[in-house]
Amino acid sequence: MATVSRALNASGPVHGTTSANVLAVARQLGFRPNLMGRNLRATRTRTLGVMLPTLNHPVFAECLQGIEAQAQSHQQVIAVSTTGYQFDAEERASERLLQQRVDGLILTVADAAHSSVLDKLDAEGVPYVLVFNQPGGTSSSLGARPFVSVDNFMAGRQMVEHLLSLGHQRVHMLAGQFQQSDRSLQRFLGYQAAMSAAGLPWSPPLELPFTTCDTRSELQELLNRRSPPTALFCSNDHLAMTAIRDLRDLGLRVPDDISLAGFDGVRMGELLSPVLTTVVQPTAEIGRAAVDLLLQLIDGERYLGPALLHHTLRLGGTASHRAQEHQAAFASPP
Amino acid sequence: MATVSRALNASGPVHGTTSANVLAVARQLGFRPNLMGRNLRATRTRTLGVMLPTLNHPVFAECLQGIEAQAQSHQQVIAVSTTGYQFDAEERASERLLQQRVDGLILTVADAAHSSVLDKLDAEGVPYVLVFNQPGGTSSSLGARPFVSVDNFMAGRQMVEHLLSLGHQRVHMLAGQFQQSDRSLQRFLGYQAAMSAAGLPWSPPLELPFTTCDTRSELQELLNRRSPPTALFCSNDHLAMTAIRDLRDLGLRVPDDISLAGFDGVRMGELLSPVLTTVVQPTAEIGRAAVDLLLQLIDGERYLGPALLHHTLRLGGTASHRAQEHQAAFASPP
DNA sequence: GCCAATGATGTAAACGTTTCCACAACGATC
DNA sequence: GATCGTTGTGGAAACGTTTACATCATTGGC
Repeated sequence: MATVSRALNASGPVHGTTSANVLAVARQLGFRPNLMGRNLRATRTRTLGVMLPTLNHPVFAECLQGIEAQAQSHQQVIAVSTTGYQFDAEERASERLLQQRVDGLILTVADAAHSSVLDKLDAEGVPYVLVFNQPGGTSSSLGARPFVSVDNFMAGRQMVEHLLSLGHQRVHMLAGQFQQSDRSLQRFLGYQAAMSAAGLPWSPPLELPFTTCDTRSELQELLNRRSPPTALFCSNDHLAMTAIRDLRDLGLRVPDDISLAGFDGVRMGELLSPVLTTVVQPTAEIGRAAVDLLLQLIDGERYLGPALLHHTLRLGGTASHRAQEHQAAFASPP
Repeated sequence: MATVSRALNASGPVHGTTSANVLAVARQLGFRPNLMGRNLRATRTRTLGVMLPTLNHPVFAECLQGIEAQAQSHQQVIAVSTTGYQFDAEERASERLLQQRVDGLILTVADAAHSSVLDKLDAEGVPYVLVFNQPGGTSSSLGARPFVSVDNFMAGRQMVEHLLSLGHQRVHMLAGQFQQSDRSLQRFLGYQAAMSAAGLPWSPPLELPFTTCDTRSELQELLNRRSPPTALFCSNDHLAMTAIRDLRDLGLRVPDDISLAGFDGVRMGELLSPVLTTVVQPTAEIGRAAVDLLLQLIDGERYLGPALLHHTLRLGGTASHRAQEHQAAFASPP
């Protein structure tokens, strides 16, 4: 047994002919090493657990694709579980992955600042890396939970600044529920900061759950207000695309009547016409970076702070200069 | 040890107080059963291997979501691997999953009729279920490789019949490469059948690789032909949405100047305006059905034939009655 | 009061690896 | 010619479970 093991893994001295024999017989018998035996003995699995809210959202799907590819290139296997944005599902899924003895976890939780799952992982010393979550905002020292994401605050702020530079003054925000998404909150804070810095009033966000697929009534209400927004900043692309459809349904042209920007940079946004104006996250790259960081942590390297990857603004066609007719209506002579 | 095992799993007679003690101590010590030990002993893993071309395509991502959810509800774990439509990656990925001793596989291969991976699985008696693949077309007896999909031939035929019913006579097809996708071929055969049945000539398909993100030159060529198509049938939604963008880029209006239909039914298509006309596959349902079928096969039940799930046509706005001006141009008085 | 059945518990083997250690053979060194 | 390191090989333990089997006490039937 020992010699066979050494021959198959080239992990020790084996005579040339013996080795050849072993390999030949192994091939002939269709021998396939049993990873459970190996892992049990090694008390490590070369398996990375991945826990994401859903795969229906292209952002997570593409991230998973990135994770899978990078894991593969490091001879790691992944075990996937989805949580549907639910706390109890997070609890169950993480427990299952730990029973599988994954070497570490890559995960997105609803709220990274208050997560019993993360508390458990911290307590048990299980290495993990958050993706998309940005616990404690930009201040990296606080809590020191490893994460890989873009700077959601900064990106949100820049996008709103872009809208302001197009002449918009009444910008509202459509956001995923903060309770389900800490990054949605960060993006809102960026919006707030941009508005304040420009000396403009900001409005409370329209918080919508992730299951939203119709925003007509909310938009209708928004547009009926005394001074309706001329631009909308949506905290994710799905919301943005839904809103575009619904606005058109309500008889408004985008961007002629109202401008709109999203966040995520999903592929499909580029196929819209006009192309969706949005913040592009390097989704797959986030996944790859998370794998690299996690493997470092598993190897016992010290955590040196989060990886904040670069976002880009896609200045598509859904956000344009403030509509003339609106401008005129409010810029009446004294 | 035996008593502890029995207490934790309630798998044998244990005294009430003993059991309570065991559970209490287990909780106190944070005991977590090691699945590798258990699986090694049991020679089964309650793990289903999943092998898909990519997760960047929403169809596969949503299917995986369905698989994951259904597996979860049957206390099964999934192990995921992507192949990027590449033969050698299929070989490697399947080998890795088999080393993990998955109880069965759910997979999509490039060509289910000629797949060395499937040959291997057949030879070794590993249960598997294909998703989306439709080996040997509709004839289910041939080869008898278990699969779950829609009837691609029928669906393709129906969609083309719909286009014909709108008055189109020159319908062309944009298709994913047949070598990479047997279902693309089935859909093309459906197109052929519909055209032939209507007594109309069919044209060879424009085969495009999955990586395609720009179809302008191909479309330009197509439109410059002597009698250009008035409608395009695309073998998948991504192709369809790309084509729509590119057609608009070339100055054509969809559907006013040219009609277009897709295949898949991805969510985003509904957010387009006009809404993408397409064949809707029950993607997540395919994943769930595959899990159910696979678990049956693992339990040793006899394979009773493929699950052909129902598709629906989404009669969106990208396919409309044949444009008047074109019609006029060719319906000149004698 | 004996026998069998039942219930609770413990012992040990098994799943498939890897690896520590021992052992043998062999040439090189002193 | 004894000693030493090197190379190749094999024995056996260990990883963490489950389970067949053994043991022992208790109970109920006769």
